[in-house]
Amino acid sequence: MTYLHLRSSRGLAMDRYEQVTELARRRGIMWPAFELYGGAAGFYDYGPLGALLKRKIEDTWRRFFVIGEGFAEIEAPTIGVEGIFAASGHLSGFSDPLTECQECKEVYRADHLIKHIVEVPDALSNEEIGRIIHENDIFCPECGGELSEIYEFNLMFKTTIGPGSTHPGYLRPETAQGMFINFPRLLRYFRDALPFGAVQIGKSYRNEISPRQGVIRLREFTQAEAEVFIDPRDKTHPRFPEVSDLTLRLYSQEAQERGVIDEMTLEDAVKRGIIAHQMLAYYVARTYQFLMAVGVAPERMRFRQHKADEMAHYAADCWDAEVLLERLGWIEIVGIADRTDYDLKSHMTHSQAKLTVFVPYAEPKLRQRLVVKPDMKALGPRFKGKAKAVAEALKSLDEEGLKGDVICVVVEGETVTIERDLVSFEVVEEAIRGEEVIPHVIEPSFGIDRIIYTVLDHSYSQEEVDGESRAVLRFIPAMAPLQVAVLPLMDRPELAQPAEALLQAFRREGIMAEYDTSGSIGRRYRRNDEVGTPFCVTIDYETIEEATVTIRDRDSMGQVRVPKESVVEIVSALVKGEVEFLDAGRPEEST
RNA sequence: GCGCCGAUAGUGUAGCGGUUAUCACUAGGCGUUGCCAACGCCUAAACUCGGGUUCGAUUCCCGAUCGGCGCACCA
Repeated sequence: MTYLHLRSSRGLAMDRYEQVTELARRRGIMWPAFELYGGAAGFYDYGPLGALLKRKIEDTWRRFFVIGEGFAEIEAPTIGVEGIFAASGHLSGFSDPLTECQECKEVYRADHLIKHIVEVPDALSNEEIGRIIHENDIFCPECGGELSEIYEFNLMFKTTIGPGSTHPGYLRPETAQGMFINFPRLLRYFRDALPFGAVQIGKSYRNEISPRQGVIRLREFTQAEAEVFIDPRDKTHPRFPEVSDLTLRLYSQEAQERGVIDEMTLEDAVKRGIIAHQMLAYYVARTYQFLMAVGVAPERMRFRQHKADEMAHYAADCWDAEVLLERLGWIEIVGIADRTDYDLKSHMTHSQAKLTVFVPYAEPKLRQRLVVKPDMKALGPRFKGKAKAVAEALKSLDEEGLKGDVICVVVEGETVTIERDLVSFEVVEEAIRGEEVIPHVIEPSFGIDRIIYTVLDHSYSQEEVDGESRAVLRFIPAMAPLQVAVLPLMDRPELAQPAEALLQAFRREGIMAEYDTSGSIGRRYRRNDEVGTPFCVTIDYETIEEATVTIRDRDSMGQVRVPKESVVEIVSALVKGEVEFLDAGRPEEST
């Protein structure tokens, strides 16, 4: 361990980011992938403790959104066919037209270079952009050199499905589309009624131009996304009262102009129109509660509203959960957006499928309707091929047009006259029971890897104890990769044997326990502090004499003595937070 | 992608055109040890990769890879 000389290669003291990543690498939480073969930027492995931590965070997310909200978790393929991404906009919108200076090799977004000439460069083909650059004598802004042909850089990884190249596939850049394209199936599953939600936790892929900052910007990463399908006319949430008096740090568009983060209740935020509606505010609240539950520090967290120009054009409102990291500043870890009906509409036009819900009215609406019945027995033989068009023309007439002795309609440019008695009509009263609507979608979207880093960063502390430095990951006990370490005071058979038996007892209860006999007891406590194990159970000679063990608390370093036969139960309660540490047993003086 | 800087045991580092590659911590073993990184002995463990210059390269040069910073990018 290296806590005594935490210095970087330049001789400067390590900053928090370096300390955390160094610890994570050294103790098996996460490390750069493919090290044996030189590595590849933007890919990370989760090690033994990291994988445990990740699973716990994902399971907590499930507890909030799958169990707590009743959303359905699905699992869709990570490779998608072209059609999906044509509809989602990733095929065109996710790729950037680039051009390179022939002289100084600087690379530019070609569409950015002509922003001042064309209103909407997005709509242009690469050839058109190239032509505009030529015609307007645009050269490299840096050195004035000639610019290259325009080429596409698409952020999606491309592959082929099956042999040959006729069927391209793409690694999904977000999990969201899996929910959108399964909308009809999900709607059936939820018995044809709004609102409902579907979620996915899984890998997404983006071929980033330059991934940086460890796990913050990856080429392969884990998302947890919920798509909540709601009735567009009702954006209230029945459970909003549960969260309405929660006070949050909100950084609205207007607050950003002032540069001050506001603190207010969600009730106020919705009332004052700062958050667009209850639906959005409700998921902002649940997001906050989730982030707290996994160990993000509330004082280093805020919700920032997208500015008008950064919001996707279809989004009605969008709030990011951001966290403060010493080295990196405010980083987005969750986005909560009202995506309106954009995605479903787009998939509707691209796939021709009907992605609407029939929403019944509370009361059927009564409506007078004119029903026109042309006498097809007569009209058929008379107009032959044109008969159908004639009938259609008749049906589109209003009551006025159907009066008089003869009825005139214009069909295919000629006026046709029909005798009055060949057309009957009546006004009927009919009940409209509801209507087809395209649901709006509220999307809370979580970047799991960023959340994991944040939990590490916010949990990490380094402190002085008796002149020695102590590194601690203060995980919320239930989130810690290891819940308890079982430690014989010394490595002697009479202590090791009962300790091993206790280890098995913890394991039988499904508690992640570690066993360690090496070195002094103090060293083992510190080793467990470093990976955030919240409790250590120590077997000593009193265990043999009076069947008690001590439990040592990571955060206070205090100890309590408890009966051996109830220690599994007590630790389990401590981990769940059901018992305060000092109430768990008889406090011991530490010597 | 561009520019600048860097890369030596698990971690942090020292150093050099020819060394047995330094030191500390860590890890493993033995002994000791009655509760917060004790001690003694022992052990294991590194010059990122590919070219070039040279009698000889971990060291110098070029390139690649990875990392940091700045620019660009971040739907």
